[in-house]
Amino acid sequence: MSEKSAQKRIYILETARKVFIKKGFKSVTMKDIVEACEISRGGLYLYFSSTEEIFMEVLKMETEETDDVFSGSIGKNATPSDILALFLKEQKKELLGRKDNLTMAVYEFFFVNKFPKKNHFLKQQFEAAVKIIEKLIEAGVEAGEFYCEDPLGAARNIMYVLEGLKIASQTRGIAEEVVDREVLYIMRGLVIEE
Amino acid sequence: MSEKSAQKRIYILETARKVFIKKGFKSVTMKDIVEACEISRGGLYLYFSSTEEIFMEVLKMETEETDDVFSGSIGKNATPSDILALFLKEQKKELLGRKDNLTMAVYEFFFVNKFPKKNHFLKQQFEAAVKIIEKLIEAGVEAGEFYCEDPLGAARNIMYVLEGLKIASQTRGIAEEVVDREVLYIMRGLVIEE
Amino acid sequence: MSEKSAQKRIYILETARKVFIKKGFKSVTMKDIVEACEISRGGLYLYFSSTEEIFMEVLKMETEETDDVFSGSIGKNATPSDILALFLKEQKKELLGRKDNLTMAVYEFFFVNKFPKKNHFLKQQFEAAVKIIEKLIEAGVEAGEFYCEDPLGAARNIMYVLEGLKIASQTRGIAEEVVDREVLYIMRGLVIEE
Amino acid sequence: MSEKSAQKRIYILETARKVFIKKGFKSVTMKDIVEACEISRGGLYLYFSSTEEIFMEVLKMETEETDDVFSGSIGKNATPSDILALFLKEQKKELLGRKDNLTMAVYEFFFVNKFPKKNHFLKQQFEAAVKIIEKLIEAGVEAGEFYCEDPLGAARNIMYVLEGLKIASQTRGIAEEVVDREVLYIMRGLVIEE
DNA sequence: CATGAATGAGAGTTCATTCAT
DNA sequence: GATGAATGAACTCTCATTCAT
Repeated sequence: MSEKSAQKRIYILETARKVFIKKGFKSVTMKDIVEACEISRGGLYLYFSSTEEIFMEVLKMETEETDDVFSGSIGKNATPSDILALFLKEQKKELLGRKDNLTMAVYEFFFVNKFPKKNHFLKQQFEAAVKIIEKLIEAGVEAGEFYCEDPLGAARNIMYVLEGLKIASQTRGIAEEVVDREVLYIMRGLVIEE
Repeated sequence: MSEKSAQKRIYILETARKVFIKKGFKSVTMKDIVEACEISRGGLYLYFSSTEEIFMEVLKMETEETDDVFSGSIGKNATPSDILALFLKEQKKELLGRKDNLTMAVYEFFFVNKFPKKNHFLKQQFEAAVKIIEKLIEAGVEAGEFYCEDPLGAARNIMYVLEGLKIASQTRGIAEEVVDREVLYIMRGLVIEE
Repeated sequence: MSEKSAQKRIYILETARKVFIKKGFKSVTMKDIVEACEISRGGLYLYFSSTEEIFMEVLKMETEETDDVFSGSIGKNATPSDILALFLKEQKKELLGRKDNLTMAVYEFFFVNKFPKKNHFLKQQFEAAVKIIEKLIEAGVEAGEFYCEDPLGAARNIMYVLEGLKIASQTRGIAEEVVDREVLYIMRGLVIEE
Repeated sequence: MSEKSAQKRIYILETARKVFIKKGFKSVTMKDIVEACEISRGGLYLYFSSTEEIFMEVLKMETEETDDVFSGSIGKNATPSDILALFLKEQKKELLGRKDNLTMAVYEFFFVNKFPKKNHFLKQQFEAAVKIIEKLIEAGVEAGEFYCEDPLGAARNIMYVLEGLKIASQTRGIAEEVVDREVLYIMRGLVIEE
């Protein structure tokens, strides 16, 4: 039983996730989720009791799954510059697939639900990414690939630009060239020209 | 009569603006606005017939008022570097006053209302700002204040960072130091050190 | 002043009449009439205070105008059979112009407003028409044109058929042939064949 | 479950029917029906979503039930004249029970809802009844009970008179004598006097 | 556990009616 | 007289939430 209901729980979260991707957070109703899951109205309440709760669980799943964005896709002999390029390529894919991510739902959710500033989920995600990029740049500098006087500053700059592109993509749509242009601008600021 | 009702119209828009600032776009109901304005249910419909309509009007007012952000506040003998610094200071003020702007409402609004990509309101605003900053940087270069090989790229980078900071501010809150840090990073990339 | 307002009164009634023709009685609102008349909301209330009142006045006008259906259009030497034929032709015209009469509005009105049975407006109209047709038939019998043992019964039968055709026309629409067929059937029952 | 809700459905339709009989079609609101049924506001929407829909379903029930007006109530050895008399008696009962039928609601409904003329519900009902009466008259003629040169015409005449009486009954009310008089007139025109 | 019927609160919208100008 | 802004009642419809089965 516990096994079965655990699976149903996952099923609901995965289905709800699609709904949040499509409609953001605020406009999603319990009814929307019930209908998408094709379960009974009362049934949903056995597992969750509000869209907030469901969304937080969806987010939890999301985080667990995506933790290893970097670690997974890197070949043995990749240079820091390769890795950064790969990361940016990954980001680009997400940016352009406007309809396939939770971005806007997440923003909406954290706009309504004023969480404690310290240890904020979004903050932690952001800081973690910054840290990784920073290390990457430092490694690049050491390897003689990059020139950068302020790796932390550069890392932050990159992340804010990505966040700016993200919201732009969600609210006005952006063309591939636009992303390429920004990625190029970033890389040019780092890579040592010969 | 027309005079009075024009004033009431403005009054409604200003009051509604506050509601949008507080609650974003999606969760605002006609009832919210009616109550904020302290007018009758039917009364509001005399002027507007949906939150969409009201929001677009609020936006129109907003745009008209803020058109001259630059022109208004610049002294005669300001150098490009001064003007840019002033602009960034202005942006900082907006970023930190999380509660006093429509940012999130605008994002929500344009997330639901899929407008034509060409001539998109947000795109136009963005492009316009980019253009101004570009000119500014070019002027700075000519004046020997700035060093920049790609003024357009730099301008875009600045705007995306600002947009990233904006959404960060709305969804997790940001400290003053964070903004300062980014502004500094931007300026350091431009200004010629002696 | 009184002159002017009398004219406005007439104007309102005539305009309202068109509205009743189009929408029946029940679904007509004060707003509908105000808009059709292009006068102010409050203005209408200076003259009338409900759709009931307006409708009754419209009906009064109607009756005054149409009293002389018979008297007006009859030539000197018309035989009873001619007159009856003319009357039926007139009725046919009205029946087919489904959109141009108050029939349905009248029915709706008298369905809601339960008037005293005696001296009922519709009853009086009906009885009056019956009487005229009866006289006509009697005259036709005397003139050797018609054969009829029960002129009153025949007159009533004619009127009920006409009423049946009227409601049929309003609710399902009827073709010209249908009316012709019924008129023919009636005339054949009366006229002496040679 | 389905059993229970099917019963509730019927219950709603029967209750709504009474409301339509009382108020016609146009003035009936969902609220009226909710209150008559003593169910919750939202409850009704589980079954039907507009008065139109409810009315059409009521009409459907009505038709199914009344299909066998003739077949049911006829004894083995009834003559055509008996059957016609029975039919007219039945109609008389309906005509006089002004409060107990949907007549006016049906007229209102089909006045607002302009249906395709071909295959119109009211037309079909009318034509069907005409056909039956025609057959009856033909049978009567063959049996030597009736004299009639145009059975179809006579049948139509009867039906239009009945329709005229119906609307008269709904809008001004008619006395029993009036109906009797018309029935008598009709029968006298058919039956062969000895 | 699961279902889905049922409830009632609440948002949207329209109009009759009033009233200050 | 005439206007039209303003009000509030009434209706439509949707959903979160509960509960008997």
